[in-house]
Amino acid sequence: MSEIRTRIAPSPSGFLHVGTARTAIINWLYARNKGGKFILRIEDTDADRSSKEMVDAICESLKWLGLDWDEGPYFQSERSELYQEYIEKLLTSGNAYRCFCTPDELKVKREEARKNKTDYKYDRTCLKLSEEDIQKKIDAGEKYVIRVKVPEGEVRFDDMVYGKMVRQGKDIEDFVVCRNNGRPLYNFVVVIDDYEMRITDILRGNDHQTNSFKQILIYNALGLPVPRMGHLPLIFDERKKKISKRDKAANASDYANEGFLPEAVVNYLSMLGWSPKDDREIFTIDELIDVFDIKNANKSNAVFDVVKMKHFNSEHIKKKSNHEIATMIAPMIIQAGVYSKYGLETRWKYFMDVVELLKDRAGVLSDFIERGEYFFQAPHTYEEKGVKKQFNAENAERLEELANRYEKLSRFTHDPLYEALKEMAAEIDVKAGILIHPTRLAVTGMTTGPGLFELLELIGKEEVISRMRTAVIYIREKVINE
RNA sequence: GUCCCCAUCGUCUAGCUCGGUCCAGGACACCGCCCUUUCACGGCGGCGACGGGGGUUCGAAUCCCCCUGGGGACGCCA
Repeated sequence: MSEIRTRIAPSPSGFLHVGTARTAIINWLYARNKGGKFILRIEDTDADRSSKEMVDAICESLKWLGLDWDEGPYFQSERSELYQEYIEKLLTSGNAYRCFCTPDELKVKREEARKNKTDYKYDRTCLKLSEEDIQKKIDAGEKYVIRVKVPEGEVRFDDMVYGKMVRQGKDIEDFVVCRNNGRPLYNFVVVIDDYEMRITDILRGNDHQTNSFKQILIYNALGLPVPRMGHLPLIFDERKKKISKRDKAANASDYANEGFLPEAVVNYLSMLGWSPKDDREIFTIDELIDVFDIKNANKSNAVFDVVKMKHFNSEHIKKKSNHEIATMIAPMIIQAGVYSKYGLETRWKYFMDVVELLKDRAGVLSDFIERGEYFFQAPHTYEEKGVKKQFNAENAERLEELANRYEKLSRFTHDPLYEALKEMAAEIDVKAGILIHPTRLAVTGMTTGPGLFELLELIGKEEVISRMRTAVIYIREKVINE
């Protein structure tokens, strides 16, 4: 059996769309699972809507996801001569013909059909033209497009996902393969490229199903072998429509900034419209490659759920070592101005301990910063609901006293910290929690977080005591002002 | 209007190929309880689905038909 070759063929008219990303993932997994090749091809036949920036952005996103390609990127815009040859073949073999109808004329016909609630298909006006008519129009400089003459009879193929697919030729209109400016169109170019690039397996969204029939028509007309084709269910938004560019989740490139791990995104997206057919769902990339089988693709469309993707992300965060996470979040911390690069480098061990403490409760990487800023700086503010509850005159006294006791501790570690607090609580006859809550708020500015004594130990004696005393002053000022 | 596709918890899905083991399993979310200094994690439990109707059969989520619902495609876009 010859080598498996798959491809992803994004159009650079926008960022990497989540649907395209999923298609890329499936093609990549398929190729990697079978030891085949994965090829990147940029479909930029529509020059007006394509840009270099988008090409770069798409490549970056693909790389970020870890979807490395073996060949490419190939650019369709650079291959025009090639297409021209095949167009010529189509014409001379009588499988295509020139159409001189103008866009305006067609628009009128289309609108009329819609008004009458009737089916619209090109009426083959120009198929009826004689050789002389055609030559005359060409000589007169009339512009024309080239249409495939769709034969009657069935077009069929065996879809890798949906099984037997059939469509009647009479239901397919004579579609255009070449613009009146000579530039070939998508459905045609795809066929030529897939053939020239020896693509063996085409996996794409089922919004391409009808295109597949047209493309098979072209393969047949040119006498080219038809590759295997498979259509994947679409990814929907919460309104159950094909996810559009406007959706928040639409740009795969945003996931990185939002603190998602690429393997979590790949894992989650791979589970949309595909499943290993058992109860497992969290996979490493290698496991995914190993277990992937296109036979397990689903047929029905799937709704994208960012909440579940977060769950996948937190699971993958747990799989990472502290060092790996630290490396990933360091730039974010520096950029947010929470801590300096120098500080992070010189206190790397401390940084990793912080990661360890926060790891279990992080959904996205930015959680480490949002929920752990106080490990690097004293709190600038105190959570309001905690202030209301904890910051009163009585607790100021208690905090002051506890700070004094903590100052006398020779070992500022978990157990002595706990013991000292418990002891004081017993003396003033309150439960430990009564002291714990205001202390947490004073030191972290927050009402929730990791175990108090672990974080006190980590932040360290001097800083903890200073923060507690700062809070005491804050409370007293606040109380006076009330 | 035409053509194509799909149909299990709110969502992602297992089960459907080879009908009984399914008064339908898992996951996310949600709700309790436990653990506990908080939140979270973890553990335990709960809520929650075979769209409807006909067949076939001793027996259907599983097979067939119809209906309904949903989606996609009908561009000189990709």
